[in-house]
Amino acid sequence: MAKDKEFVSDIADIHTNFPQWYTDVVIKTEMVDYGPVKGTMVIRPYGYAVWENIQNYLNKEFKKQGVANAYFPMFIPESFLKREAEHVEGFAPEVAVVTYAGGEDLAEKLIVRPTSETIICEMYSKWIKSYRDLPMKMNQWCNVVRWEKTTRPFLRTSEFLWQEGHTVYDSEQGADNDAKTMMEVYQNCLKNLLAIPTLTGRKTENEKFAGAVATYGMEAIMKDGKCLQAGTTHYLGQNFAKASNIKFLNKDEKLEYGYSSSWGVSTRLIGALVMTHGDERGMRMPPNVAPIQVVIVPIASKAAGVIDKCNEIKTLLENSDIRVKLDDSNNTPGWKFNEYEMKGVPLRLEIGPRDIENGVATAVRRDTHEKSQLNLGDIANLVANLLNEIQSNMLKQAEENMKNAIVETDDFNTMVDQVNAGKVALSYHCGNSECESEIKDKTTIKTRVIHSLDNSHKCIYCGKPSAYRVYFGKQY
RNA sequence: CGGGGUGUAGCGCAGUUGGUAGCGCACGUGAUUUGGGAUCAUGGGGCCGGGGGUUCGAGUCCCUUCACCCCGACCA
Repeated sequence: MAKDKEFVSDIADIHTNFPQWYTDVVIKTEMVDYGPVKGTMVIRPYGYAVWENIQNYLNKEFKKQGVANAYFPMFIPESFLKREAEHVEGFAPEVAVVTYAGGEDLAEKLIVRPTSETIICEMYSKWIKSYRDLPMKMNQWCNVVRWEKTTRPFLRTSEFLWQEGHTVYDSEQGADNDAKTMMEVYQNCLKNLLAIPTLTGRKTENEKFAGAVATYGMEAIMKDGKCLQAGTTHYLGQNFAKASNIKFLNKDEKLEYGYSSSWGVSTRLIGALVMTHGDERGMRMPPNVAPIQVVIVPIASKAAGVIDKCNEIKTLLENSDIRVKLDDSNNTPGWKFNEYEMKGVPLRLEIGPRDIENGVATAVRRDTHEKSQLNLGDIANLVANLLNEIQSNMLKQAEENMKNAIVETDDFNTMVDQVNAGKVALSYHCGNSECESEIKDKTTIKTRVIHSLDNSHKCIYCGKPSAYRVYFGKQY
């Protein structure tokens, strides 16, 4: 108890210093460490396993959508980036550029990709000749580099891992629908796998991707009320097709520019996971994405039969496709309890002489700290059921947190006060770009995503007729 | 990029007026332990962030540079 408190203070207090708490948790759980170059991170096995689970989920979903994985080079000729005016303007400040290689200055500078629209479209323009080639849908898992001034592990790093899907259609509707469909895929991934509820919708003109016609965003609300853009999909119209000369012969035998879309989620999702579910003891992993779903802690491990029984249970669970770790190290049980709670393992099984005598394992849930005795005769089913319950309970808790964080208001000052107090405001706005910029300049509060089109009210700031209801919030 | 802070063992820190480096945890070995961060014994580990200066002598004083953290502004 006294020692327990001492341990908890090992990570910063989640209620009074959320940012420090976050950094402590991602480092101490061994998900990540700092790289030697500013703003870079090393994703350690425990963090990478989370990423692999996200990849496995999304790869299945992408394939259902007819998207194939491919890989494109990380070096992009500088001239490519300049082909789309808005795009280069948006990314120029944060690109890393290679000017020297092979012992000499390069004739043309090479951009280290901050995103791959330009190079992928360049290749697509070679491959797309006819409407019969469309839609063309590819995805790549890769790293990208954006030289950010302020960095934080997973949330914003100079280099990060992501997937970027790029599709070309023969119609505006096809490409726009693709962007909308992929947003649903993402939203389901967060909900079903990561137990993170999100607000989704179109981004305002001010907030859309550099070079896009429309950007759809997915916002997760963190425990401190700040928003995190968890993923975006873009309808790019013919902007990039024109820039890269993607032309196809349509059914009427006329040459037409293609309509493209792109979409991505990144290792930022791991940060979202931490800031959505963590608590004063550290991380809480939703079972579906947890690298370790069950940890078995032997009690009095040298007593006759204990380790054997632990191994037996481990095998039973593994045969039911449960990710399980048996910690038979020399550390004391108390140390292990705290260690795996910090790491967020959803379920702990304690197995000692007393349990074996009674034919049970003592189970402790990470989400509720609830203790129960599970009959060893049916252990795999009982554990699977508990894991399901934990998953849905964590989603429920996160949904409640999100609901509680949203305030509907038509009053500007109330909106500002509420957002500054850690809420997300749902308000009416005129849709005017300058009006939105003024709000941002004045308050640093930005729009997140559009909730719904609605012209029945007045703009919260300028008083002109509303165009839509939109979420306002502070962001990571 | 502005404001503030910190760099000494893997981590957390101490180091007095300048005198050549210490504590706790962690780690290695052996034993005893095990139901909420064990105990004893014993051992290894340091270019005091980097560079330059002052000095007989610098972890300590001065200059400079780099990195990281926090609070803003900008972006996934």
